[in-house]
Amino acid sequence: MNIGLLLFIPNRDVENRVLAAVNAAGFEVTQAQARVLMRVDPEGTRLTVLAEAAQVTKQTAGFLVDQLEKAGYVERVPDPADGRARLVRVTEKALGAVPVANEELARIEAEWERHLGKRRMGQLREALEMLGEITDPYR
Amino acid sequence: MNIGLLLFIPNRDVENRVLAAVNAAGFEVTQAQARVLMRVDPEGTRLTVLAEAAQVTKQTAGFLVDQLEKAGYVERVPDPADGRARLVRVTEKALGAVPVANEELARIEAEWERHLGKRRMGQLREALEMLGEITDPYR
DNA sequence: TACTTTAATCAGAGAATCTGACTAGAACAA
DNA sequence: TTGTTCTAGTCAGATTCTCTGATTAAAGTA
Repeated sequence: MNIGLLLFIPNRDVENRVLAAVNAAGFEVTQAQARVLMRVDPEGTRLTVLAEAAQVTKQTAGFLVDQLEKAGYVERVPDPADGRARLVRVTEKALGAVPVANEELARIEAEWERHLGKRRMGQLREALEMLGEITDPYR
Repeated sequence: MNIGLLLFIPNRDVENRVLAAVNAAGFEVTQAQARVLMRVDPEGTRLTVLAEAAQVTKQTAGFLVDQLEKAGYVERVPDPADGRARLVRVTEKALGAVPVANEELARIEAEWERHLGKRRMGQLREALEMLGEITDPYR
């Protein structure tokens, strides 16, 4: 079985479950919106940075931020350091989703550790972190 | 760093590279088309099965198969076992893409093994295969 | 100051996806 | 055998996500 598919299957499972948990808690965001929202820094993040981190064009990021803004999950404030730029910031409303997502993630990790055993789970994480060094375009 | 993102990053790398290699070899397919094409069995596969395997609706799978058919990568033949159904089969033309994809996959795996070492690469594969047991909805 | 680059947006289009409704054939129960 | 129900696939229509290209305004630079 090819390594791409092996990575894809559990990844899809995590995405589906976390999104379902967040939606079930009353936060109506889509997967694409969540991918952007997830990358907004507590201090606020520029659109260009969000676009890079989420691997989409600025236009796409802008489109998704528009929707998140309309739904009240983020706000745009002027960037004091640069008159052209604006900082995207998460609102109080969106902060409520963070613990929901984290709890589901913790639940998934616990299930996986139960299935794999503590040792193999540690090896998995270690290997993935090392892979990030050569496959993550953002560092 | 959350486990979903850790899985996502190398997965995206594999998908991008394999698709780029296939495209560079002259096979003009999109990522979505490739995900369906990849799941067509040598004997032929029903649309409904493809849809399930690729995790999309029948309509979406049909739409993608239409495109693949127009481009000459698959054909639809009647299913002798069921008058309602048709079997989607890959054509000669599409078969040429298989070794291209496999070569790129082998290249990626070799690079990863060089970075992780043989032992850790083996552990990664083992852990992912075990995860498939609990996260793959198709078995 | 004039030129170049950068951050963001506007306009328009294409790709992928969905929900709902429908047709034809298969399976099954009476 | 005949009617009912289920299944495979398609049609129609809409939404969501994504892109390319052009534009505006502010920053940086020679």
